[in-house]
Parts: sequence; structure tokens; C-alpha cells
Amino acid sequence: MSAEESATPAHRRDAVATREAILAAAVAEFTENGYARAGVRQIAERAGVTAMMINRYFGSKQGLFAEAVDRSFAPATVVGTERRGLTQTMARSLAESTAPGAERLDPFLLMLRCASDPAAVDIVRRGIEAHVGSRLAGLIGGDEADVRAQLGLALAAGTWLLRAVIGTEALAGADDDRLAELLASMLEPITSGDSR
Amino acid sequence: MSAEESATPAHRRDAVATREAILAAAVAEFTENGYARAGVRQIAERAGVTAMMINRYFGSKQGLFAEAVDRSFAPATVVGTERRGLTQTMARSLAESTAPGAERLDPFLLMLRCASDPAAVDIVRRGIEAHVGSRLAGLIGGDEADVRAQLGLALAAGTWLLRAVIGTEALAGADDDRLAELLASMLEPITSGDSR
DNA sequence: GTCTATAAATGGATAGAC
DNA sequence: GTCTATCCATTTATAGAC
Repeated sequence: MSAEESATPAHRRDAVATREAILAAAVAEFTENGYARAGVRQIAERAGVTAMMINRYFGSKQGLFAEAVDRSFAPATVVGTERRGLTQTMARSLAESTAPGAERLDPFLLMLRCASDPAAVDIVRRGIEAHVGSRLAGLIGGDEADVRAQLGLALAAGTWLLRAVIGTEALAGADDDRLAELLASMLEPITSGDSR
Repeated sequence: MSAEESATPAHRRDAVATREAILAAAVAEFTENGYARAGVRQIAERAGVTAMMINRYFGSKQGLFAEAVDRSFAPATVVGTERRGLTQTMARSLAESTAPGAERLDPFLLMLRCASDPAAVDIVRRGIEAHVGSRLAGLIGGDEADVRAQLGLALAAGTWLLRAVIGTEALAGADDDRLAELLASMLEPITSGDSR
């Protein structure tokens, strides 16, 4: 809306807007198709630019992926911010987000679909440990917080995999409420005090 | 060792032996590199034949994959065959097989690394439900056996993912014994009687 | 700042000789 | 039964015009 608009005749656009559009498109494409199958052409098209812009703004596909991962993992998802009722919150949130008809733009999906690429795993690991991992560990507390947090994430990731990605009949057709109960009972031992 | 040996001069070999070699190589390659990154050329080289043979014996890469999945999932792995001590057995087996220095030719790895390819997920789902899924459900028993079994597999898959594939520091460096204890406490609710 | 055109490599699958 | 040679599609990344 500024005077910039007419600085150059045709396809002139803001640099940060383009960068942002590419990044948003990248998160979506990587989440939906994984690292290998997400093409720079498709990402660019989704962002309304040409494939070339990706290298201009992010250096390479891998560079773009690194920023996309950070963007995807930064917001607080499955793991909330409240210590109270952590188990129930996680279980319910997990059951609802992995349900057959749900949204599907989740960091867990991005992680699962990109785990097969060596170039992506290092980046993903840093993203997990820096964001959702340390956040969950902080909520759990205690000296075993890190391991317990990672096991909680493991259950979440596995549930995403089998229910939302693979789509096994038993999990896809399961009732969300009952599933949340079962998930909560599995999370209980690692979220509450020690279980020696 | 038969008279077949000298029927043709040079590269004459048994058809079933070649087929078997390709299949074994395919399981290894798909497990190590995933569906997308496993090339027919590499699989062929590993089997000691040319890439062309794969199409001859299995029609296509996807056809080969289907048989490789069946081959990988058929043997009884993490889930044993004994009902007694199921929880402890699973937990210990899982902790040991996902340890940093371990073998790494597991159906769970194959599943994880191929889950990003749509052409592979249907095949993988059938493999799970037909083999390890129904086997575990049979051991658990009860009317909720299927869902409970899938949740057990979810925890196993997630542990494989975070510990062996992604390699988060907390899980990679965790003590196997303590990890087995924690895993057992998470598996307990779904392997034993109801948890309503 | 964005485009078109192309480079350079790699993928799966096929034809035809031996 | 196995090979060599090739086709055709697709990929990321780059060069240079506007």
C-alpha cells in the first residue's frame, strides 16, 4: 500500500513479503510431502514466484528446509504451556489432532515425513531439542526430565505415524475419547513422579 | 552344484537364487535409505546383478518394495510369541535394539524411512496389520486388543524414530536398563487389563 | 526483484544382443 | 538368464536478460 507499489511497473514486490511467502509455502510442502518429494518448483509455485527465488533467498533447498523446520517447531503445539493437567492435555490434543478428518499441518508430520533424509535429520534434531523437547522437559521437571520428555514425544510421533500417516484401521477408526484415555494412561508414568 | 552349472558358459545363475539375492538386497536398501532414496541401481549392485533384473523379476520398484516389506515384517521381532512377561520383553527388546551401536535392520526402520512415500504407505499398512499388528493384538487379547496393540507399536515406532533415526541426545545417551523400565511403565496400561 | 532458459546430474524403465 | 546401451522424465542449481 506504500509508494513502493509503483516503483517498478509489473511484478515488483516486497522482498520480505516474498521471503515470507516462500517460507510459509515451504512449511506446507515439506509437511505434506516430506523433504525428498517436496520440489523447489512446487514450493515456488505455491508462493507465487519462480523456483529461482528459493536459491536467491535461502541459498539452497536445504537452507530453506532449516528455516522451515524452525518456523514449524517454534509455536507451542501438542505440549501446552501449563504444568497443571499436562497428561490429559497432551493426550486429548494428540487424539484430536491425529483424527482422520483433522487439519494436518503439524511439526510431527514434518518430522515423520523428513526423517528418511540424512540431510534433514540433523536439522530436525536441533529443532526438536531446541523447541518442543526442552519445553516438555521443562514442564515435566526432575532429573530425568529430558529422557521422559523424549519418550512422550516418541509416543506422540508414533501415534501420528500409525494413525495419521500409515492409517491403520484400528487407530483410524478408534474413538477419540477412548484413545485419549489410553494415551493418558501411557503418558502418566513419565509425566508424574518417578516410576522405579 | 548340479549339472546346471556348466549349461551356459559365463554368467549363468539360478533364477530363484537371483530373485532371492535381489529381495535380500532390497530389504537392506529400503531399510537403510527409505523408499525414495533406495535406487534400483544400488539394489541391483548389492545383489550382484544389473538394474534391469529388478524389473524382470518384480515388474517395478514398487513391486519389489511390496515383497520386501512382506519379507521384513514376517519374522517375529520386538513382539515375541510368549504371552508371559510381554511388557518386560517388549520394553527390553526395544531398548536394546534401538541402542546407538546396535544392528539396525528392523521392520520399524523400514516403516519409518518409507512412510513419506504415498506409494509405500499402503503396502506398509498391510504389512503391519497382517504381521506384527495382529501378532501383538493376539498376545494382548480382549475386545480392545487391536487399538492397544497399535498404541504399543506407536510407542515402539516413535522410540525407533527419536532414538535411532533422529538420535536426540537424551535418548541416544540414555541407559538401556533405565530406558527399558520407563518403556515398560508406559506399555503396562495397554498390555494388562483395562485402564478405564 | 523477478523472469526465461539451460546446465548437469539422477531417477526408473525398456529394447535388443548374446 | 543376463548384459549393454538408451529413452524419457524430473531434479536442483545457475547464467544472463529485463
